[in-house]
Amino acid sequence: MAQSAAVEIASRDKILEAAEALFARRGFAGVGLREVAESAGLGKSSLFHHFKSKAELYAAVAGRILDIFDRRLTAALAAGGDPLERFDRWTDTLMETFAQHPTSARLLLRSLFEDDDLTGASEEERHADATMHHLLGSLAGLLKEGMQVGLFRAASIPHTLQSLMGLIVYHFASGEFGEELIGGPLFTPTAIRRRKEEVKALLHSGMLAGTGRNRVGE
Amino acid sequence: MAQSAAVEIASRDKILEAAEALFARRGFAGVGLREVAESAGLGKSSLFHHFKSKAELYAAVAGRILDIFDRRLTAALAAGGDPLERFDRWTDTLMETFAQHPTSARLLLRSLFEDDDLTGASEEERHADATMHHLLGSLAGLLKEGMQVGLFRAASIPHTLQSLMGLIVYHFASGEFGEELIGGPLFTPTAIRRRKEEVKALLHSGMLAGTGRNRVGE
DNA sequence: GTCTATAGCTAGATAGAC
DNA sequence: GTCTATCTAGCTATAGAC
Repeated sequence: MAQSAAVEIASRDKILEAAEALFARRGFAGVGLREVAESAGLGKSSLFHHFKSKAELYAAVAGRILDIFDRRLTAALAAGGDPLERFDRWTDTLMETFAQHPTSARLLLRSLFEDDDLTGASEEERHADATMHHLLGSLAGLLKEGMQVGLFRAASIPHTLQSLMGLIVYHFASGEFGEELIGGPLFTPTAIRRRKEEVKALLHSGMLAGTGRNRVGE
Repeated sequence: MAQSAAVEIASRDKILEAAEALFARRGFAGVGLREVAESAGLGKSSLFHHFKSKAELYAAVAGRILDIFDRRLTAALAAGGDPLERFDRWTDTLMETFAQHPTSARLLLRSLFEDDDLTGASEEERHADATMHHLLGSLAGLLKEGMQVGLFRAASIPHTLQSLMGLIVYHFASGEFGEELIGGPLFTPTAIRRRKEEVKALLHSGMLAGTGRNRVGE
């Protein structure tokens, strides 16, 4: 019994990994289940034993990624420090997790655009939605706390969340376009370190030259 | 002759407009040419008289949007002022143009992710690529100038371009997700004004509270 | 320049053997 | 739990009448 459960989990994970790579690269509609099945080493019909439909498979892929991020980011916030320390650790952890899962940024960004295919009806989709809400809610709470104690400039929290999504998720989802613009890979340790520095400098100090207040590393 | 040319242009534009709305909403693979044709008031086969293939139609849609942005943004830079004034006008113009063409942000962001379907072989694709390069090149030149005269903090120009894409394009491409997060529409005049203020404040001053240096409106 | 008809193929999903 | 076979429907693209 334990063995047959283990086998099922292994097959499920193979499907999820194959589907994640393909969905990230070509989106929901651009991927056929035949291709997913072949990439996972199974016949196409076997997918329907594990997932009721293509939409549920997609939601399961997105949900698995969101679970990873939620776990990592929740841990980053729990490690303590003042709001600025926790915020910087939050952005660093987000970028490190994208580095460890290079397809995830693109899949998450794409999943925001595929509402037409994802109706929100299945359990997998509701779980993914709830995880995303928890993740953004934690960050929103941190921003609010930082503004209340006077560490962060007063700003719209939803707009700040949008800005952070754009600054971080978009960059790691930008693929060939981003690599051509940056002039090198996005996911090497050096590239990650550089993006962290650039994002931190922009978030701390903005773009304008000044007296050196809020310089990175202080 | 002039009349038949005018008729052809009218049909072409109807196709392009229908295709833009559909491609923005569901992406290259998610849209069928039958649907585009019906939405444009034509039979499916008539599309192939105007465009050799689906990929060329997609590239023509993206190219038309990029032409609009390139024209508007080039004019914004030409209006003069110091680098900071020109930069602020550039970001304002970008957001205003997204407001005037609400489907364009999503289509442009998606087009960065659909390299698999767009091989870069056709004339339309090369034109779109060249326009994008011109557009980013102009902004890069402005950033460089601003850093050289000491108005902008020294930073990686490619990373700054990526950050601006994320801050602005992502926000207006975020659709239902962004509307739920912001708690209202993204494209009303009020919402546009608010996003301009939030982006400007972040770009000028960063997120940290301080002495009031670089406050918006100064 | 638009149409009907159709070729050739692939899609998601189901039935049922093993 | 995986397979083969099959269903229905959709797809891009072409041929050729008008």
